Amino acid sequence: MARRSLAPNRRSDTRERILESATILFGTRGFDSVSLDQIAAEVGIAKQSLLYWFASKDDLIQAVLVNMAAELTVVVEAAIRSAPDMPLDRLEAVIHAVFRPAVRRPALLGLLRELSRLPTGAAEHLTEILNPLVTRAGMWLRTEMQTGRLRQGDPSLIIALVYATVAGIATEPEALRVVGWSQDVIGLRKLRNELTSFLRAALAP
Amino acid sequence: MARRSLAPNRRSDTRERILESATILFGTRGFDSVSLDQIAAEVGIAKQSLLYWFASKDDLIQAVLVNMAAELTVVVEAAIRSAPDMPLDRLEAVIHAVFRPAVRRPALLGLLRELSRLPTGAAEHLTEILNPLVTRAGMWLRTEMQTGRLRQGDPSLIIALVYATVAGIATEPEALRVVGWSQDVIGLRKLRNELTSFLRAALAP
DNA sequence: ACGGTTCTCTACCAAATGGTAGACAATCTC
DNA sequence: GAGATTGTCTACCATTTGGTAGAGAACCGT
Repeated sequence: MARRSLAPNRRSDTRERILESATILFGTRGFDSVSLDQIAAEVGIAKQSLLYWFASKDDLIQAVLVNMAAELTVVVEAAIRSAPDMPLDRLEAVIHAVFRPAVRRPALLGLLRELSRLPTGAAEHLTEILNPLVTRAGMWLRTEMQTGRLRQGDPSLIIALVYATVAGIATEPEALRVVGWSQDVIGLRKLRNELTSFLRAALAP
Repeated sequence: MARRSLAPNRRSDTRERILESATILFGTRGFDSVSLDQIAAEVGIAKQSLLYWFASKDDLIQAVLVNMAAELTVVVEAAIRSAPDMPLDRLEAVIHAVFRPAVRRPALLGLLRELSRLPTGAAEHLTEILNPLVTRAGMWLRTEMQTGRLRQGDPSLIIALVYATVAGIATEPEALRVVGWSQDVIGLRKLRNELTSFLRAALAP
């Protein structure tokens, strides 16, 4: 039985490997549809090794979610900081930054979608993490609307709409397949361009 | 043991009741997260009675999906037929028609989202059912773009984007909760209005 | 050298899950 | 009224699932 090569000990990256595999599997298939055995098999360890790092499945789910939220926050904030001042250009910069990882790795946004499946209250922690980002975005939208650089509207609902559009398009390859989209480099660029002009048009004053 | 009241026999509506409960549960929680026992309990029958009407869980899933596709097609086509000729007004009419049932009963669109979770090929049947609707919409968009009554763009991707926006907003109450949306009548109308102006702006020439 | 810590494993377990076998009652057909 | 049909049920079953108990190997500090 092929031993896990050598040196089981000290400074193992097992935890990270588990988190990565769990993110992909949970994000694409859903929490309940993925068993600990499957994750362990994907990582190449025994389930009990997994349970050594995460005391329970719920623990693992929480860790994956926190991880995802942090990662997403970092990407978005970096994109915002280095983006031009005009709101529509800034939006485009964020989409550029988020889009490739999002489409190539639908798990990230897929996890966000999975939140609605969690038992009530289990996502509390997450919303706390993401709230600063959301409220900042809301304030930003409001001022840009006042200065007339964005179409008028309810900032909160606009955020929800933009999120729904981006997340939906990134996490539902099936829907794109139905309309005959091809998941290659050209298709990806075309999709991104279409998405940005769609959102630009939707938000332009 | 409280008998199921009386008359177990002849012209039972059990099948319909199962389909209804299964639609709601599958659509909101996902196929794998809902057991046959849960559905049976919801309907108020034994699991084996359920398996009398649907030979297996896969059978039930297929039936639920076909049902949903048919229902959705009917609603959309009726809305289109009775809608005004201007494309943006027509879009608004369709949204009006779909929106209330969609938000009050996220299961319908949730099922559509679930398609991407099904094993490859299991959704083939479904895409066949929905394809006529999609291709008709594509042709319509194309001509309206040519006559200049809609913004130029790739019709297929526009369809995907509109779908992603509507489905996303209807199936993710959690995301709306994060931005502080209230799920009452007023909130519902506000959301619908915001959605229509969002899409109007996104598609206007 | 050696006791404690870290990490991974094998061996189980109780509960839940999808599904089978078949009894039994109400109804329909003749 | 007799027999077939229809619909619901109880009793099981094999598998999968999340999780526990505890052994044992590699490494650490002393």
